Amino acid sequence: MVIIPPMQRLTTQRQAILDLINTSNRHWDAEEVNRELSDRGQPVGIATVYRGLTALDEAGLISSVQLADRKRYERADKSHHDHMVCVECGSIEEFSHHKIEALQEAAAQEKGFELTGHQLVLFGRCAACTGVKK
Amino acid sequence: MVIIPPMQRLTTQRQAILDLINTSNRHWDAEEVNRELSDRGQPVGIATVYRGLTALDEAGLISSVQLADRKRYERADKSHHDHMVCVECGSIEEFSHHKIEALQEAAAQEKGFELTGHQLVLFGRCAACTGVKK
DNA sequence: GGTGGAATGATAACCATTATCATTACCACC
DNA sequence: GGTGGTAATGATAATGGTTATCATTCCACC
Repeated sequence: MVIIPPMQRLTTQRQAILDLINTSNRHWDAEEVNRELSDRGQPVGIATVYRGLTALDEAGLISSVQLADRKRYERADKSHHDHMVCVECGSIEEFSHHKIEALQEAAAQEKGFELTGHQLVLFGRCAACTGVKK
Repeated sequence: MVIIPPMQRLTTQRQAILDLINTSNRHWDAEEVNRELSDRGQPVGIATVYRGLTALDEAGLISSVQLADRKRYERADKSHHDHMVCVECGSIEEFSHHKIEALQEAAAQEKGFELTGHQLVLFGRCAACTGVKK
């Protein structure tokens, strides 16, 4: 239902968003991008940030993950991976397992499903948090 | 941050919610439960539905999946499974693959992660929708 | 240098969910 | 069977992330 017009121009604002994400290893949500760009002296309106993120994602220039409440964005120039989220501190780690991917494809075929994407998130306690557990 | 008090009483309203979900194979969201119970002549306030669903889920009497925007609930008396969502018609199919589960555990251990849960959703086109594709 | 479509940004609206709070239901115990 | 305390209800307001609106600005191209 949501209409996402294809990106026609890589404007200054979108370039700023793209640079921010490309030069970091973090997972950003819209609000964080908005605040960080303000801090860096090139403020971009929150609505523009949302549209920019969606457009850049659509264009394949960045990639996204839906994590619980908010959607987060990260660099696209890495190999495919999934995410582990620490339920204690909220940190996000990445992992990839080609066998899991292959099995997903198999499971889909079994059901006559034409797979277009997937989302796998593991929840748990990260190494740091299990270490300092009281 | 969200405080979920343990369920102390299985009230009439919660019993109604539980019965509705237990006697169906569907995945319900709060609004649907609210509407269906109204239609059946035993209306339950929307806030109560939300609280009831959360409490029943906490108590393990039903189970839940976070699908994109809304959270959905289903019977708990089945073996563990994950979900495939048709991006065309929205239908939800279930599948399970014990090897995928095992590999998830392996991936977590590799990172020193203490796994507490996971969520795997496959997106694609279901058999029916690929069949009638124009 | 004018014109039309794309993008911006401030702000309002949306929508699923949660909080508030007065009222009601239920339980334990006298 | 009354009574006090706690849980649950339900109408409604509030929250919070995201999207829509719309006047304005930007940019490519004739």
